Amino acid sequence: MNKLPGKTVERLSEYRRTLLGCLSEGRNYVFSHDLAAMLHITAVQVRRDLMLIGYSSVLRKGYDIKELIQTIGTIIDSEEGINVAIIGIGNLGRAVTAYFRGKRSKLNMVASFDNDPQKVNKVISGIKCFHIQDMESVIKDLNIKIAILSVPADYARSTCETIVRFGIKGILNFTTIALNVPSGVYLEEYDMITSIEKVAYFVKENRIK
Amino acid sequence: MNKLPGKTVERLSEYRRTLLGCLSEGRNYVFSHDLAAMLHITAVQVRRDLMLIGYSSVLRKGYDIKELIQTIGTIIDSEEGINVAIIGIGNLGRAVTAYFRGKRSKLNMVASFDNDPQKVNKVISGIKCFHIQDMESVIKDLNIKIAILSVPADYARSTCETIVRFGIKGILNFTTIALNVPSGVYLEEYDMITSIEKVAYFVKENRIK
DNA sequence: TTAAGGTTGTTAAATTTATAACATAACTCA
DNA sequence: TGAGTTATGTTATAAATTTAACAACCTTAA
Repeated sequence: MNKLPGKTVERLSEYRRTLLGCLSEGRNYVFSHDLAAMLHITAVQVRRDLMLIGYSSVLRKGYDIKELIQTIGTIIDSEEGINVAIIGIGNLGRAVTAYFRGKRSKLNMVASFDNDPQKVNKVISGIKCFHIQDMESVIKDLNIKIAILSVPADYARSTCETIVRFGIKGILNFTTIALNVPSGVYLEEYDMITSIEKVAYFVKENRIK
Repeated sequence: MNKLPGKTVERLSEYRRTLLGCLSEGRNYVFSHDLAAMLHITAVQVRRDLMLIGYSSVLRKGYDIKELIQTIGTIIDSEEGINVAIIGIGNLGRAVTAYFRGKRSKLNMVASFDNDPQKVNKVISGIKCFHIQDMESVIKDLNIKIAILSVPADYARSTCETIVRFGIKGILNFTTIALNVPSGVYLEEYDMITSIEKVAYFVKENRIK
């Protein structure tokens, strides 16, 4: 399978979550335009994404939800599962774990790291917190491949370098610092302030016209 | 000024924040390629964005940082400032306020809302928390135009409808529910789980090849 | 059974976004 | 001063992403 467009991957994740919701409501089939409506996108978008992952339904009575969920899984999950850690277990870190809670998936949140002695060696939001200094051994012992970075801005760059050295292959960066990583490591950045300023800009523009 | 591309608006926000950092380090001028390097993008990207907002520096010794910060402000800020509220002041809500703290800007975080009696009427992370039931009067009295939505998924849709009715013009949605809003209201969605699953996908793909 | 309707998969076109190319003009240093 | 260097603004090109168009084919209803 060729590497999919980033946007398609994002939507696949959303499709799956939406489909799981449908399933829990007792539905078994869903039309492309239904799924699209639930996500406020177009049916063409849905069909095109499914085409890209090679999924097609023989019948024209909608997609078999269970089957589609399973197919999406084979595309975006890795078979063995991937272990994830949160670095910096402040409010944001805890918020992320809350989103994870209850979702059984191939992504296992297995550790958090902090340098606050109040937190180290405690279980926070259901996850054991280790000291930042112990990252090397914990990352290796627990085979952690993905890190969610929610440390104070001043620590962002050095922490990033460190964890890459320890074998982290994917980073979701919530700090306001732009990071860079060697090739072979995937970096996704998200900046809340930017999002809010963007909203503010378009609110302003709407008002003017 | 024509409406700018969304991506350009995002970068302008990032430019400004980076430039403020430069300023605090005592720098006064910055080349397009310097700014680009700090954000790990290309110099062309920077120059093109500045072209779109009509900014140009006469001299070739870099951009005047103060001037550029000011110019970006005239583009993405609204003169009078905009008032913002957080709806649902759990871990995520507190994380957002932490990002805001200390940044003086045209965006004023003026209220939070929750339905937990433990929180209502208290000052949380420096912001007064009101009861969800009082949204109508508070939104109107405090002239709140933007809402950051971080309520439990089950409440997302109804809360969205409500606040739009009360005059909210921009929403940053952190819930995992896709919302829809009438035209005239700007909606920006961000889904953490999707981001993490995206990272996981590209980590998997990198490993295979 | 067959025609009508509706859903799908896929190619083609349009739009959005990023990158390259390059002429212009300030700066440098002899 | 003036040739060479370098940074800039802008047009042109390419890449990514979304939307449209449409033929194929299942379903349904008479």
